[in-house]
Amino acid sequence: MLSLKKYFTEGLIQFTILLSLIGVRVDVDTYLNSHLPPLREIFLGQSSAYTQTQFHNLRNTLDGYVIHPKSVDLDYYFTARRLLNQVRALDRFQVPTTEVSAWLVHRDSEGSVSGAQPSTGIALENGGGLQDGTVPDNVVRESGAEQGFGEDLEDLGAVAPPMNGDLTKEDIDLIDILWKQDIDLGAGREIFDYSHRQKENEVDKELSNGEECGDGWRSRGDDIADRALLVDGETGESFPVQVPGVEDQTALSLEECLRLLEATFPFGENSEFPAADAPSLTEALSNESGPSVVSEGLLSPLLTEPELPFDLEQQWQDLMSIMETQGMEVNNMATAEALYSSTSGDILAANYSLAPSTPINQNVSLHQASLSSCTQDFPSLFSSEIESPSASGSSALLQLVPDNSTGFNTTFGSTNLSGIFFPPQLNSTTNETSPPELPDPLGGLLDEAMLDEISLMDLAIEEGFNSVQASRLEEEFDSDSGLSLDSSHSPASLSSSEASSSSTSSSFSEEGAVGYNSDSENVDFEDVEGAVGYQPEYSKFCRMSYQNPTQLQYLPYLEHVGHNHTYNMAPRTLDADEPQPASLGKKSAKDKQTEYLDKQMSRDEHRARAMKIPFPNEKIINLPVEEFNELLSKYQLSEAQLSLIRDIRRRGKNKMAAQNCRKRKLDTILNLERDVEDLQRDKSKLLREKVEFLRSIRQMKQKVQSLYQEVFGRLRDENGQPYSPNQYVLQYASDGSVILIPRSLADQQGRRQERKQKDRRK
DNA sequence: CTCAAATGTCATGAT
DNA sequence: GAATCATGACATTTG
Repeated sequence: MLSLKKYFTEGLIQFTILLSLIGVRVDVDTYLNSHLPPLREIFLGQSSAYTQTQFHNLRNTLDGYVIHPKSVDLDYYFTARRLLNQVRALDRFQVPTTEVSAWLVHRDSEGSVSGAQPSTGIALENGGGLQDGTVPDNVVRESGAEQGFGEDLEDLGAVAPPMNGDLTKEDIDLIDILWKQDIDLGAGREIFDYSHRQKENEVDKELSNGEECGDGWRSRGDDIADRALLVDGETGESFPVQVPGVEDQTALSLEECLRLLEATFPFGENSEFPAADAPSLTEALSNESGPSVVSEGLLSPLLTEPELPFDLEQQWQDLMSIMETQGMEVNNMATAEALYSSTSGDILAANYSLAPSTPINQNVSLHQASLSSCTQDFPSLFSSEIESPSASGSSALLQLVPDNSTGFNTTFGSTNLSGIFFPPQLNSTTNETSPPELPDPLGGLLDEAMLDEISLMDLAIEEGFNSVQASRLEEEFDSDSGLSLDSSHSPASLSSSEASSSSTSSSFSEEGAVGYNSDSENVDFEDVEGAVGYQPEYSKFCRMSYQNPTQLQYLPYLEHVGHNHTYNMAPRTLDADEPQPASLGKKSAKDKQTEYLDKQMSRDEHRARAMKIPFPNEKIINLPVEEFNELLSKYQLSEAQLSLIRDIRRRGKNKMAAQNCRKRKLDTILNLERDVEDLQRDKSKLLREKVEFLRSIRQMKQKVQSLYQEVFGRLRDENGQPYSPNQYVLQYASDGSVILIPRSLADQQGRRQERKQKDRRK
């Protein structure tokens, strides 16, 4: 248990950081009655820390202990810390999964707060770009909305541990001491960490360019997790945000901290602050309106250009707008917990361990939750399209949509341009399901396609896709839901593990989703031996083929070799008839050899020897009929001997026949297995092609939609007023021209077409 | 000793 | 019709 004093000290530091985060530029010195050196320097220093939080700082406090800021070992500690930071910066991609989870929780909370449920009819009134909250991949970075929210969260998350009451003189003295310690080092943290931050910035820039969304995820996680820490402006030392409800953390609440903040700095009176009518932080947090929409402020592109000077006012407005519109329906504590749930004690507890591989159950669950929301959010494939046109000219589009409409559903008629691109069966469910709302003609299509994809997924999972491959397939769908259709990688694979994602990708794309042994292996066996299959069967086959006397019987020099294991009569008799001189002197050895050979002899050989058959069983069995008869005619044999010889020949031939038969049977089985593999490979290939087709279809849908909206939005009636998408719809005429017809008429036509299609099917 | 796989044997039908 | 082969069924051996 750390001392309360330490908490308080940290709280002060966090408090100052909070001030810097929200852009306070108040002359604190006056407030502090000139007890302290200008705190603004501290703030500004912290502000630089705010510009770009550094991932490795997250781990700085994950070492399992926190050095007290007043420790005499601080100097050594900071030096070691700096070096350690550099080392750790090397593995910045080994992001603890908790960070990803943190982002996910954040996303969920957003979803719950915003009420933006994944559905085909995502309300447009939420504002363009809102839907990206349901698509946690590449969309996030591109829209910048998530980023904005993340920063807002960050702002909130950087709130210092709340403190009861105003600053006392002791507090001020503490600040003074800390400040002097910082001054003693003589340099700001930027100097130490500049290279790190530069790397970080580069990575972030790359991410903001919409490259790897998976990295985007991580980076987001980093951001969030990072910003859950308060960073010493000079040392880079991170302090965990003191979150209420977390054990061993400060008990001061966010609300209290905010109150303190307000009490300390009356925002409304500061010229650098937003308008005076802006609600206070506490008011905003305690504002109890139901789950509502995330405001534009929340969605405003706060995508950080870390090097740029902050638009503090803008950020403040964003923060305020969030608080205004977000409408936390719980009390401040609960709100804070909801906001911080991912970045609070869980992360701290999880990540303070130095072992990143330590399994954290909560991480897994959170991750799963995010995935599910991701995969279940197929409609977001469609909804995300909203962003593409709206990114540039969203206003015009949004004008088309009444406030209470169901978004795009209102902008398309029943029979529409989509029919040009898509087979009628896909369009069959387009309308009639929701006639009053003038459904989105493409929505049905998409639903169909989504169902198709889902069924595809099920099929894939059922029939040989392993879960990873299936998830990858899922990712392909999901990744398409974003704006950048081709450059995205789902965070799912990346968040799981680098190795798995890479391996699965190769296995899926190159070998197909076949759950068998690697094809190359089988092919190799096939090529070499002509027998397909996995190792055990192959060994069987080898054994049989090598034993097969038929393959050796006409090779005299191999005769003995070929029959040593099965038909030892010939060598045995030869040995008996022509005893080798070398073995004469050693009777024991010879006896052993004889016993051994006796054991090696088959029953027929034993019988033949007992009946004193004058020629080897091998000859009896393998000689052609004519030669065999000749051989028999040379000897005067009893009836019993002749019968035995015939039986031996019969059994011997049948034995070989049985061996051949079994070999053939095995070959047949293996060939069938290979055929199955081939078919499965073909199937997976077709599945991949299908996915590709679906992707291209989706792209075309998006294009059609945007074109439709563009055209429709430009149409004006006689009075120069735009046509209402509720009443009119664009439709292709039979001659190929595009006409504007009343929606009711289009609905009728759509029904007729459906009937026709149903009749055709019947 | 038990068991499963491998192998051998027989009966039967086909060639 | 004999010889041979193929194969299912059963027996025996093997590991």
